[in-house]
Amino acid sequence: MPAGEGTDDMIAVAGRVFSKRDSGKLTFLDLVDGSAAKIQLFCELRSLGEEAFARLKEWLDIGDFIGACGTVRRTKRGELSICPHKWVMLAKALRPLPEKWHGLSDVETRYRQRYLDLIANPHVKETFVKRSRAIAAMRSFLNSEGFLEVETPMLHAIPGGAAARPFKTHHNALDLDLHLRISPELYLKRLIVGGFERIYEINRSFRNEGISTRHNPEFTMLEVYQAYADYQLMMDFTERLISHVVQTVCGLVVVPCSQIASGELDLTPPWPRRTMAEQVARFLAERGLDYHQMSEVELVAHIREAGGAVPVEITPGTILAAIFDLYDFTLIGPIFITDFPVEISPLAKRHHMDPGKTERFELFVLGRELANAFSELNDPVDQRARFEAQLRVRELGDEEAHQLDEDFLCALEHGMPPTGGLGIGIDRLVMLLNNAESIRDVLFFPLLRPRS
RNA sequence: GAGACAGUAGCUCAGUAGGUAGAGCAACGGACUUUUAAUCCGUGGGUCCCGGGUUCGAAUCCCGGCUGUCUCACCA
Repeated sequence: MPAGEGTDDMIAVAGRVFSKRDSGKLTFLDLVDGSAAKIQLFCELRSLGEEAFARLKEWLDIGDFIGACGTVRRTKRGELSICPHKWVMLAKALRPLPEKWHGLSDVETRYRQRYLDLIANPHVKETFVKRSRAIAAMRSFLNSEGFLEVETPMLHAIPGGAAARPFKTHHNALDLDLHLRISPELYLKRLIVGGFERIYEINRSFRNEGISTRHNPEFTMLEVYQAYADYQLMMDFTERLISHVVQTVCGLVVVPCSQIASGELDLTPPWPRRTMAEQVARFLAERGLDYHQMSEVELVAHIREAGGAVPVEITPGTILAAIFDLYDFTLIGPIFITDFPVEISPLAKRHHMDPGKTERFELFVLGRELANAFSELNDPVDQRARFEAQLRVRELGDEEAHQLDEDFLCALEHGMPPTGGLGIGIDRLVMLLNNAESIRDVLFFPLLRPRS
């Protein structure tokens, strides 16, 4: 349609008024709808009539939702517009929108009043669209591989499946102390015992700990369990799952990343696999030290000098893990770190070649742990012993050590097939997809102290 | 829990020798039938985060508190 011309077809539109340019007997409005598409309304006295035009000038504010019905016209400047013959107020805005040019940048307001952030900052909406698409891609991938989505309790009498402090709550009718779950793991394994062979759950877990750019007290996790699989197979699976999600959401397996010099992060599989002992030896070699020549005393001294936490129980395994924890944040990855010590992996099966290690891996990307997986421990006798070892650590003062779950042991005693299990932090994965440096940027409503 | 930084109009921000609190957008009144950060003329708008202190006088200096961000600690 050439500039300055129009048609006689009547069209109806609705949306929020984002801008008003008043020019006497002619007013231009920008109307925006959920698709973020903008349509200009060319409101002239001639088409609207005296009364409707006067009401428009009298009542209309930026932020109002209106409906309009009129003909299509292209203005002299070439903007495709609706020339309304009627308009109606659909919802009045009593408070003004954030300023249109600079938008809303106050971080606290952006989090507390996310709706304003979404209105004022279009890229924020895009972040959450990507989040939704990532989870949809994940579900579609899992479903196509024969996995069944399940839901397990979030209220646990004994919080288990992870090393963390829980939130406490109480059920009145049963007069029962309960905890918000710290992980769905032990319930999902009960379902494996019950005969489901491929299951997953995507939902919230809760951990009563500090808040940071990587931690929110409630966070979303994917947990996947596959009977007759082991951690090697779960590593392959993790590569396929994550690269599928990244490819689907971003169109590429190379994502923009401001945290690394090249500006982009390549997630093309396969990803390197390295045992924790190999990685620790590398970390120490980079500092001119030889892991294999160092005594236990020297290693502990190194942890202390580097400002790390010395484990409450000193063993080769806990020392190894403590040194790894000193430097794991430097792993850009993606990289799989495998074969974790048995002492810090109470739910993982012992390594078939080395009983001091477990068949476990974690995936590191940008210094953050993105996934944690293992061949599940399905030996009820060993599992009991591991729980008892955790109780000892707990008595030594480790509040986060696992608790003994007799009901879960009972399930294992009925027989659980060999199983591979995998957990992926969805929020952290979504951070990766959005080049977000804080978990708060991928949560609609991150936890903040309430305004009094 | 510790440290650093920040908080001024609805929004984005200025504002030091310590001396009556400012701009743009938004709002309100007016002009304008081709604007799109419209333009032009005019008006109103403040618990300068809160509470103390120093001072003749505090947005500004000092102390305490609140909230947030970052870093660390805790934490996968």
